[in-house]
Amino acid sequence: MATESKHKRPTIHDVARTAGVSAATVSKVLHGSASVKAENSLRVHDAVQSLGYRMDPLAAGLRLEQRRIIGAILPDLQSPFFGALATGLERASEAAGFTTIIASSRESEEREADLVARMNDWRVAGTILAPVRSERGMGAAALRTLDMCAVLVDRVSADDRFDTVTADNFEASANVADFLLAAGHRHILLHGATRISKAVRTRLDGFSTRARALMPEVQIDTLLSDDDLETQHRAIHDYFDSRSPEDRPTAVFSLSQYSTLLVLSELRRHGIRIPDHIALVGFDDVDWMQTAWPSITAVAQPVETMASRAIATLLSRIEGKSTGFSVQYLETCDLQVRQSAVLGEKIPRPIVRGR
Amino acid sequence: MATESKHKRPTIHDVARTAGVSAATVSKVLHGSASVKAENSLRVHDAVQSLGYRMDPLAAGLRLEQRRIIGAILPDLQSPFFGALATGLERASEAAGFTTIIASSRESEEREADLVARMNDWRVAGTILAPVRSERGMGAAALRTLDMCAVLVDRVSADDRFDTVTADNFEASANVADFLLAAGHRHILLHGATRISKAVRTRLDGFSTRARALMPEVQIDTLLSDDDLETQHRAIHDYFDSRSPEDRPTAVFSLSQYSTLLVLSELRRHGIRIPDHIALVGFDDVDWMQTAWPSITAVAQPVETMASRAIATLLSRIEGKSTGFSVQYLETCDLQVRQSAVLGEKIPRPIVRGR
DNA sequence: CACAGAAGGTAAACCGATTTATTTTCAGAT
DNA sequence: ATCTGAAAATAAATCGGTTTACCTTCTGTG
Repeated sequence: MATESKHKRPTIHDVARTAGVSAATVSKVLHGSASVKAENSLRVHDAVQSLGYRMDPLAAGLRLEQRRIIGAILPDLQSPFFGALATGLERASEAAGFTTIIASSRESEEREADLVARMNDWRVAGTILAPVRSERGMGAAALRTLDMCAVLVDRVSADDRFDTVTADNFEASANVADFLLAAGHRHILLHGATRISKAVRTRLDGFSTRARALMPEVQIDTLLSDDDLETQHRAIHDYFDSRSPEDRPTAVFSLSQYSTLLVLSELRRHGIRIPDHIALVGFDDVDWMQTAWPSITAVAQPVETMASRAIATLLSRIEGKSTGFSVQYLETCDLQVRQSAVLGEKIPRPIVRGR
Repeated sequence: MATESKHKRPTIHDVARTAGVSAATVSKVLHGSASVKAENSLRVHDAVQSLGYRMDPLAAGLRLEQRRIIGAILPDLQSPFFGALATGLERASEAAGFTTIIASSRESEEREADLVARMNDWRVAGTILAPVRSERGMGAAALRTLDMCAVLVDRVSADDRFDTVTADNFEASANVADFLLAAGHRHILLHGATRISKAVRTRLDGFSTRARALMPEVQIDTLLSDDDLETQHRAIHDYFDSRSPEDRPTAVFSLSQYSTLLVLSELRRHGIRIPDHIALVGFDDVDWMQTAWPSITAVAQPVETMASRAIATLLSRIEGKSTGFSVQYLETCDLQVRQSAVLGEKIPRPIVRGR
């Protein structure tokens, strides 16, 4: 157990003294250097055991150019997506022997830039940045200025300086277009809310491009707003209020989780039933969507994959074994078809008996 | 801007050289010591400006017994509650000039204990621990053994060694009992799922105690399970399947967010309508609950308050200005009454927010 | 047997700050 | 002009490791 009663943590010198060798030797043993006699190695290990020695990771990093730390800056920690991403990043970098420092920019660009500088102060080996806005935001600019090693995630498109990892928003949205057009929809509303980020724009673009290519006469309405909650509610309200039932879209594609929630709420207020009157597909899948009534069709992003990819990419940059060119990874999404976009009982569901 | 082209971060010695003073003087200036001539102070500030100097927080902490870091260990980062808690903790400790290191134990006690040891390696000034299980878990034990400064949050009751901060689970649940009994319910199901933690037990206890005190003849069924998803679904299914409609409870109080989701799903599968056939109240309020149909009545925990309280308590411990006794803070919750627990149209039907 | 070369070990420098102990400066009193 | 004590400045020690440069031993070979 070796429970020292008072705060005196044993240092590497204590271990050295106990083992009867020098601190340098202890350091070698602990790092698995070959040039140590088996006997001494053993004595060091014994000393470590009996003293309960643990290395101070900060002191250890002091002399090095960079420390075994990876910084992660995310726009928020409350949404399930970034929560899951944080967990994934932590797991992956820990597996590689790095400590992760997670910080939230709370959707503020200033804070984002400040956090980048702070990560630099900590001399992190590398940074994962999920920008508030895009690869042209203040955080990425700070990364560039400070010449830091980083990977950009989620709300970005290709960048010539940093590797990027995103869900394949374009393709996934194009697939939603395929799906909705095949289901016979010819008038579709695209809705984006709260934060019109790079990702949202790409989704919009992916859907429109494919839909127009497939069927030029399709009518696509677009409703984007970056305002406060009340304004957004009203925007949707006005949209539906201002048109007769025949002139209404038969499907909505909401471009983010939050947007889905908003649309759902407003459709209900108008008494427009899903999926009878209108179909709903959302981007980003969350646990409540499969339990909701009706359950919500949604594009699921491969968060875990994105996290591992981001860390792997960052690590290979850190170790310098990458090409000079930056790479853009697009991870494939999965469309979870559920009741909200299916008429009749085409999809077998245990949850029957509507009202 | 002072953009040095190459990686050479300026050190305090560079600043000293530029300003023509010693490193010790620079350190004094930067810490606002009085005994520095105004002129030198100015030159130092100029040098800091022109070199773009930023202190290395790790090197700065090396000499001190403890560093200006606060560690936070949470059971998961994906749930909205802990996500919000993480954000709040980060904000509060940052305001006090501490860096926060957030780590997730991923519901594993072993990992929790390991993370505590790791926080100790980092020589954090203090630790916020939301245990996987309770104050008797492995994490708390490790904190005790290492004689660390810590505050326990959320899944705990009183402890004689550490201060604790929790929502007032007992009182909030008692209020739910008041509410449901007043609404005429005499047969109520209490459901807990996934992780039967300290908090869940307290909620159970709070409800039962109050309900029995108020009305001894009330029938309270309890369904708790800690198993995998499939088993839990089946447990609820069997419960409802095994009893005739007259023998069914008229209300369900689900003791956690996840439990609410499960119950909701199973009730729908059985065609039991909310709130006509059965009322539903959940513990823990999440954004989808106010948009769901019907919207879900839920106990909202004051996450932000809990976070600030936890940090404030920890800081006063760190600065040693606390009594020798440990304190238990119970934060008041708020019952958000919505459609799922209201018969008729007592609650205005459209989902209006703000206004 | 002498000697080159490898293997094993260590003292000391170093990382970037803070803090202590000491020295220098300078104003005011004698 | 000299002395005193406070104020200001600094050299050096320190924190806990890593790394370098150098010193001892061995080992094997000509």
